[in-house]
Amino acid sequence: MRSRTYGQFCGLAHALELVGERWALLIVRDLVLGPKRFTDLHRGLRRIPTNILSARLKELEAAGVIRRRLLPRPAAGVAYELTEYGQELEDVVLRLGLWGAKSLRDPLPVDIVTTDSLILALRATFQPEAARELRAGFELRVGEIVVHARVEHGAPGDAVESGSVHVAGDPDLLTRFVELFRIPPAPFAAPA
Amino acid sequence: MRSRTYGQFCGLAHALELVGERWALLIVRDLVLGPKRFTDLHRGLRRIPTNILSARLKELEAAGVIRRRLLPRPAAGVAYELTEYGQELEDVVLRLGLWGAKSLRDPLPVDIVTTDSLILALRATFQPEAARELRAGFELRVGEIVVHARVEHGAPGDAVESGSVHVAGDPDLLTRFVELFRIPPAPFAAPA
DNA sequence: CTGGATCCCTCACGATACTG
DNA sequence: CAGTATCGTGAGGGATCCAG
Repeated sequence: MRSRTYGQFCGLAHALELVGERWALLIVRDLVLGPKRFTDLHRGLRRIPTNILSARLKELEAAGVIRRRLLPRPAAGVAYELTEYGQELEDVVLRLGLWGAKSLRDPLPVDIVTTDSLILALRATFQPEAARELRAGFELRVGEIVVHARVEHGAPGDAVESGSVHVAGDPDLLTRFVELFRIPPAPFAAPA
Repeated sequence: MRSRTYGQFCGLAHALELVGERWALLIVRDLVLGPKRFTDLHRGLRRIPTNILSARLKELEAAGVIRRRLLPRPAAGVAYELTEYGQELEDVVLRLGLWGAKSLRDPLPVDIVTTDSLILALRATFQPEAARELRAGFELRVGEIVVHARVEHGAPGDAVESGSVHVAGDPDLLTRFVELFRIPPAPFAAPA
């Protein structure tokens, strides 16, 4: 079937055959935060055509990375969730996202920010050492999105709402926030 | 230029735009072990067409992941090497390779094993805790490839030669080897 | 011989429309 | 809501050719 193989007996090559196709890791990213319906996934990945999303879901299921689950009534329907094997990708997804974030420049007009990517970014940048002894709640607003981050016992949690743009707060807590969620500085200047 | 964008202001999406194209991470993998010429890369990735390799190298260079370097005489020519930013991918490459290795099944007839992938596999599976107090050398032979792994002060090193198939050694040391380089068991049975 | 560039073919991707 | 059908485009694949 798959003639588009790398032809290498190698863990990395095999991994790329499982989740290396276009859009695949972004689907995994959105499923890291929990099961989602087809339409939820499509909302989070606006630019993916539905046939491609459909194809990727089938491939990821065949690869043992995700699983289809029938939702119980009343919200009957289908949801997709990571298998245990798929969940093991979370670490790689966060690290790769962190690596990419180092060379992120200003957003293009077409770029959107999704709630899921924002929550994942908070998780990826969280600095547990800076969170010892701290109990606090932060509210992060980007465009329409509002994310609440609770920090407790050196671990972050998060919740979501919808709202509008707003910036306010105690400057000291902002400093604290910057310590808690930190992206190491980029070691080079990326070209345009 | 790049209309094939994910349209997300997100570290992961950006990372995938830099190194998510087909073959890109395999090129990075081979460069993790040091600078290589165009022909060396092509030898390690037999099934990549030269125009694709050429295109990927240009893209990775534009992305700030690799760098062209002119080789000094007498071996004049061009070599490609990871930038500092590119080197930061090593961890992700190893982890993703480890993840993929968990669902690796028997090699297809077309699959090849390269020296580089073997060395990377040893690095990825190395268990430092098991290596305390141990000083030893292992020789691993797969097909034509021979890899020497030295373990010293809880860290591995490696060297390479060429040879033929051979299996021999002290059984106790084999046990020790298995402890040192371990892939956690697969949590599921991957479909064909 | 290295280090690619060029040509051509095929198929996966992507846009859009449509259906159970 | 959850996809399938259709179709055009462009990237990947393979072979060949070319310059230093």
